[in-house]
Amino acid sequence: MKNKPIVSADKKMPVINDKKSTQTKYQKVDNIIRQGLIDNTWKPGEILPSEIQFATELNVSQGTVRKALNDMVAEHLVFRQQGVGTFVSEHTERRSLFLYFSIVGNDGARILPESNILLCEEKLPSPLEKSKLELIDGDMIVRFQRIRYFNNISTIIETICLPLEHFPGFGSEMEPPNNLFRFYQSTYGITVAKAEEHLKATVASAEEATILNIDEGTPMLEIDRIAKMLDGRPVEWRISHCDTSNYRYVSERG
Amino acid sequence: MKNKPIVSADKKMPVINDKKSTQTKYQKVDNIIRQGLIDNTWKPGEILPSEIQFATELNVSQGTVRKALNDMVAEHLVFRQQGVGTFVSEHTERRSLFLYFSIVGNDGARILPESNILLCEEKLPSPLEKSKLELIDGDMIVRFQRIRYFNNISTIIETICLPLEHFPGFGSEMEPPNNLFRFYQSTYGITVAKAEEHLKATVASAEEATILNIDEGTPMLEIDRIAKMLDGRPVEWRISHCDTSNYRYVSERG
DNA sequence: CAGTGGTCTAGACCACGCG
DNA sequence: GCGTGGTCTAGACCACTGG
Repeated sequence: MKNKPIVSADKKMPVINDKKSTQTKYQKVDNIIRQGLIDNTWKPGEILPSEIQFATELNVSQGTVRKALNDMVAEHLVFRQQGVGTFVSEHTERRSLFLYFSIVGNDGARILPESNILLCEEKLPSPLEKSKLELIDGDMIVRFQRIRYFNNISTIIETICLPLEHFPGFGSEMEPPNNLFRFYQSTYGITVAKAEEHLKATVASAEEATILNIDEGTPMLEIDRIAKMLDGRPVEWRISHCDTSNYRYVSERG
Repeated sequence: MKNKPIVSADKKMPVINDKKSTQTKYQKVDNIIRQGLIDNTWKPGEILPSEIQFATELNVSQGTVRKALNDMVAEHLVFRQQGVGTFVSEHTERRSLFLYFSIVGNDGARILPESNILLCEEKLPSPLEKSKLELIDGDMIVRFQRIRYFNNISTIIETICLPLEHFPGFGSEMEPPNNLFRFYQSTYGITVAKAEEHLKATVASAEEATILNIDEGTPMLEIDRIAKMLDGRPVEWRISHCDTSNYRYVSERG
């Protein structure tokens, strides 16, 4: 028995060929595969069934499966390799670097900075945190701060806020590693699939100035980011204050 | 004679069915249609030939044309409307607002700010301007500044630099309007297709503080942007300094 | 009604990676 | 050599728009 069934045995086989639906077939196929990613039927790095397997199991043509899979490629949820197969995307160093980290050197070089945790605590959320993470009454959070270094020079201070529900025991067992998204994925089975960033200019507070060894009042770039899971629910709120003397934030448009 | 020929009569019919090419057929079809956009065979807002017309004229199947066109939809170069046809994208208010303008109110509202030109002159480029716009010796530029207002409150100072070659007589005949990209397109036949933005935090200079009626030293968001034409050549360099007290820059990731 | 793009199918052939 | 995804074709049917 080599192959996993496409849908778990305890769920009834999805019916694709019912008429009178607003969804197209490829959208239904997309949703079925997407659900498999959400419930970890196929884990990051693993290979998916081939187009032909999906097509025969779901009673659609190969072209319909292909359209669904290619749509998911466009969202970076999976990637495909000719002659090999279709794989679930992972939060590797490279992916985090190019998809979710926008700070580059003035020379254009992309480096993932090292980091150093300052404090980490489980708390009740502030009203703002509760709203940002769409929590309900009684939900707890994990909040921590870290400094990030480019070539051993402290450049960014981050305040990160997670819903404790999804990260039981976070930070108490071991120091959270540098690449958090990969850690969320490998340890908690949570994949960050999208993020929205809001940028403002601000100035370094006395505390920040001390920590980063810069002058109080130095202009700082503030990045306020909500990261969302595969199902669209928010899973991390992060505020980064970045000294952009030697670094800049890049964004492609169009 | 209702229909334009797909390629100009003075050019030889493109050969799609030559073997031994690294390009696929749909890439060749894409390039042919793309070239039609570059040389204004079809102008912004106009309808393109139907899939079937392209397919018969270029001796490929309808599906191949469809793939080429859908790839161009993904780049926002054209848009399609079921039952009607395929159209060349325009720099309308809405497109500029959602594709090339990233500043939104703290309440999330998107408004295109009004603007007011300060000065406009034709000059020889500085070395930096020459390099940013990839100019060659002797090329002239147009450089101008403007203030931008949200609800009559001055918020952004922009310095804009254009290669004079592409914008003959710019600013001398009439005041450049608020929506510059639409103006480039309608008056000079130049479509901005892509842009790369680099952000830093800075502080308001004495001059900026006076103009924007804020305190000297107020933190400002600096947006350094190169806009590129359909063929990828740079066509505008813009530096915006934005007071982000009441506004912020937004960016989607993933 | 005719024409458009959107969906779906079936099948052929190719390019690639791997055993 | 085999199985994978990538390209390409041909044709059917649908949904939508406009005259």
